[in-house]
Formats: sequence, structure tokens, C-alpha cells
Amino acid sequence: MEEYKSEEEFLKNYDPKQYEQLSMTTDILVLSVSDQTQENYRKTSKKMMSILLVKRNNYPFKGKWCLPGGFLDVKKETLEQCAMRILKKETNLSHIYLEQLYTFDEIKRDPRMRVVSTSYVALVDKNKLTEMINQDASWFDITLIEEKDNLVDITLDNGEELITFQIKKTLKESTTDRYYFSISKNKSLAFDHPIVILSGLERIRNKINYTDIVFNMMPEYFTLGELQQVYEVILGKKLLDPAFRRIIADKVEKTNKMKTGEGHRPSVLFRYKRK
Amino acid sequence: MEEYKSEEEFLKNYDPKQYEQLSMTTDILVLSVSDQTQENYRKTSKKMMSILLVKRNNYPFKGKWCLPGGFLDVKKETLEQCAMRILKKETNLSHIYLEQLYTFDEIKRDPRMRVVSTSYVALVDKNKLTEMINQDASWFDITLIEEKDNLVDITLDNGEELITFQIKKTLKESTTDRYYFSISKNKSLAFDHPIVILSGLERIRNKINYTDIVFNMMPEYFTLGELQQVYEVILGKKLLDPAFRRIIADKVEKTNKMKTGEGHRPSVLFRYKRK
DNA sequence: CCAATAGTGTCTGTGAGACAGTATAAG
DNA sequence: CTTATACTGTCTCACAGACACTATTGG
Repeated sequence: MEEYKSEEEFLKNYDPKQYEQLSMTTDILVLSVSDQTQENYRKTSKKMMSILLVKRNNYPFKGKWCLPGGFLDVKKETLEQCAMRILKKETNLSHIYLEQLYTFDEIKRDPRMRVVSTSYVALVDKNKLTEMINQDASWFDITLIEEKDNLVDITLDNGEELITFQIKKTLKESTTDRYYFSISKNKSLAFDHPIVILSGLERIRNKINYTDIVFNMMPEYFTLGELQQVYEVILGKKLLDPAFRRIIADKVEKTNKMKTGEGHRPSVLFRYKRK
Repeated sequence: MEEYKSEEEFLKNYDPKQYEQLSMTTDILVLSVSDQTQENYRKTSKKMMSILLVKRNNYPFKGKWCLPGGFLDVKKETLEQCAMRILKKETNLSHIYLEQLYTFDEIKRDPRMRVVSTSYVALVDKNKLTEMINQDASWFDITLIEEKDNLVDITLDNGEELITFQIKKTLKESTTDRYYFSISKNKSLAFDHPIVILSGLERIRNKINYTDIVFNMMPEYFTLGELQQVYEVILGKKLLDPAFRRIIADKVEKTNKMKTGEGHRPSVLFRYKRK
């Protein structure tokens, strides 16, 4: 089944009837925070959001990157269990923050047959990743730029490869605050995954202010500067120190540990405080 | 297929293989606002949230009430189009506010076979309902009471029949702000619809403060008192007049119409002002 | 000392909460 | 005149935004 020379040939030989008429998959947006160490010894390492992608070695979209995902085992598992299973397979992580994002169901979103995909967002702390993942998987740093005219440019960078795509946000008919997304530029990502990614990033951005989800991406001990950087990178804007500290004051607790050796004043390490 | 005497007999004779292995449905939470006229001529009519339910005349759950919904036509339509089609069939309404809510996929949620259901919330203005709907459909007024211990009691009333159920909200493992819902009392509603209903009501409650969705349930002209009542019934609490008027000031515009004949001072009619 | 971040004190303006007061129709 | 709602004025308190200042390390 993997010997075809082109996507066209593959599709010509693909028989939808050998499967059920309708299938479901899950796609998982595995998000984490990465550090980019700076040349200047004084500067702190720069935080970025990063996302886990997998290189496809099967048709369709052979050779393109995509979100980790897979088919639902109809007899045995729920969609969330399916996502957990795939997450475990790719990252060897379990007990992870996992949240249903959206169900994508355009009729032609998968060229093989009708596939409806329910996407999930997983937030992980990279430091807990002991065994490395799947050979074909890789972490990409995310850069998101919101232009005028409701165009969003996203760049993903894993150090070797740059993936860029652009999404257009169009106001839904007779609304003032709801958009649908359409892909306006995309070369390297499979399926409708550009839209899934933007949806997930916006979900996290919205939730960061009224939930405690950030701490799923933080190590146990962190400085307030680090935490603030994560907020800034998710929200896409700078925050003022005193205001930030006021906001998160009751979510964290001081420990007696310090982070030193950074070329400037040491910082107290904090820990997430559950309510 | 409809001649069975009991649910057990029906299920015994039901052959899942005559269908595909996995099916998808949509369930639609059609929400609107109703008026309950008061005996006292001075008092304004009391607003309530109301929801459209359909009485099932097929197995499974024959005789119980459920959300309007139906199977996805895999070849022809998206889930949203499917929801629109059903909405049109039940209410004869189109161009309606429709928003994807959540995908419910418990393995045994449908006793026939594996059915995954993507639910939608529709907000409608009842006044636009010209032709009456399906014989088996009926509007139910909603009363929601949040008890201690994260128990939620919901009562639905269509004037003839009272439907009550209770849902328990349990904190998800290692979170402080995410719950899953389980049905703790339910006699009259089919499937997992109690959970769908509560999810939808919470979604609307959350969105009312940062979107303009309310106006989808309002007639073209309304008084600020009426609008405030709708907010109050959705949020489940009283609001202070001056604060409310400040908040919605830039979302509405005064017209030169008045509402009179109410046994007290007349009220200016407003209209939704798009930004 | 310098560069860079850590961490705090405090002013100011905005805006929500609260309450009280005035306005005006039907009966 | 009464009742019920419509609508407005204004005080207060909390808090986000803003800025300035002090503290502390490695080199």
C-alpha cells in the first residue's frame, strides 16, 4: 500500500469501500514552551511556544508535516482515550492536560474518504519528556504575527526546517465577533492542520487569563520572570512587571530556592499553588 | 422496525451491521426567550430561557424527550449543514445563530451502535417563528438551580409536562477549574442530553459577557428592561440598573419608538447597534 | 563599575458596585 | 394618589496601567 509513486496514483488505487463509509480521527495540538539560549551571557534565555509535528511517511500528504493523530478505534475507545493513546505513543507521556478543541468536518478535508476529526489541545512540560519520541516527530518553535486585514502569518521552526502558512479570518455573516478561518498560504502542512493550529493557539490565549492552564507547561519550580515570559509569548504582548505580579500572586507560592548564575540578580523560585 | 413492544426487544432485533460501524449525529440546543405574563396588570412579563425539545416516537428512548437532531449524511453535508437542515425541518427557520458546542462520544451513549454526536447551540428569536413546528416538538421554560456540592438541578416546563434532572459536576483530576458532568437524576430525557443541555447553557452564560450573542434572541425593538431581564435569566442573578446600562450602552441605539400601556412609565425601545 | 534582570512603592484614572433620587404611565 | 417600572446622578472602592526607584549578581 505504500509503493505508489505519486499522490494521484495512490488515490486512484484507494478503495474507500474497503473501510467504513465514515471514519473519525483525532488530531492533537501538543504545545509546550521552549528556551532559546542567548549569545549574551547576561541575557535570559528567550521563551517560545512550541508545537509537536510529525512527518508523514504515508500517502496522502506523504512528506508533509502534520499534527500527531490517528483513527478512532470504534469498538474500544473514546476520542479522548484515542488522543491519550496517540500522545503516549508519540511522547511517552501520560496524565497530561488534554482538552477537546473543535470538530473539523469539511467533506473533502481528507482525500481518501469522509473523515471527521475531533482535535484536542495537550499542554505539556517538555522537561518531563524523558525518552525521546518517534523518529519522525519534531518540536517547532511558533511565531505568530497578526497582520491588518485579519491575516495571520504563522512560522514554525525546528532548527532545520521552516514551515510558514497564512490564514485569513473572515467575519461570519451577521456577526461582529465570530470568524471562520481559511488557509490562504500553505505548502508544508497536511490536511486542514493550519486551521487547527490557529484555533488551538487562540483557545489557549483566551483561556490563559481566567484559568490556570499555563502551569501545565511549567516545570515544578520557576521564576516569575520565566512565568511572565510564557504569558507574554502566549498573549503576544509585553506585560508590566508589577501588574503581572499582582495578577498571579495568589496562584503561586514562594519557595526557599533561588535561581542563580545568570549574570544578574538571582531570582526566587516559585511553585504553582492550587486553590 | 417500529413494531417492537419494548426497548429490550427492539435492541435484541437491532442489527448494527445493517449500518456502517460508526455513525455521527448532530444534536441542537435551540434556545430562545419566552415571556410569562403576570396576573398583576402593573408587573412586566417575566422572561425565561426556553429550549426546544422533541418527543421521540421511535426506539430507542421511545416516548422520551430529546434535543432535535439526526444522522449526518456522510456524502453530502457538513455537521453544521446537517444541523441547519434539521433546524429548518423543525422550526422552519434559517439564517440562525449556530455555534458548535462539543462532541460527545461515550462508547455506549447510543444503545444501537457507536454514535458520535457533535452538538450545536442555536439562538433564535421566537417571534420570528411563523409557521409552527413539528407536531412532536415543544418549547420548555428552563429553571436552573446550582446547589452546593456542585449539583445542578434543571427543570424544564412546557405548561403540560415537567422534566427534571440533576447533574453532578466533578473536578477533573489535577485541575482547579475544569469539570466533567455526570447525570445523577434523569427520567424523561433521552441519551446524554442532560449533559448537552447543561454544557450549552454554561457556554452561553460564559459568552454573554464578551460577545453580542444575546441579540440573536431579541426581537428587533426591545426595552433595556427586557434586555436586562434576559441577561439576568442567563446569568442567574440580578443586575444593578446603572451598571447594566453602562455595559450595554455602546451595543444598542435608541429609537424614537416607545413601549406604552404597561401600567407604569413607558420605556424607550432600543435596537442592536453593530460595531 | 556596567549590564541586565529582580523586585517593590506609589500615583492616577477607569470603571464596577451601590444607593438614592427623580420621572411617568395606568388605574 | 398608588404602584411599578424607567432612568439618572454620584460616591466609593478596587484595581489595572504606568513609572520610578532600589537590589543584586557575574564579569
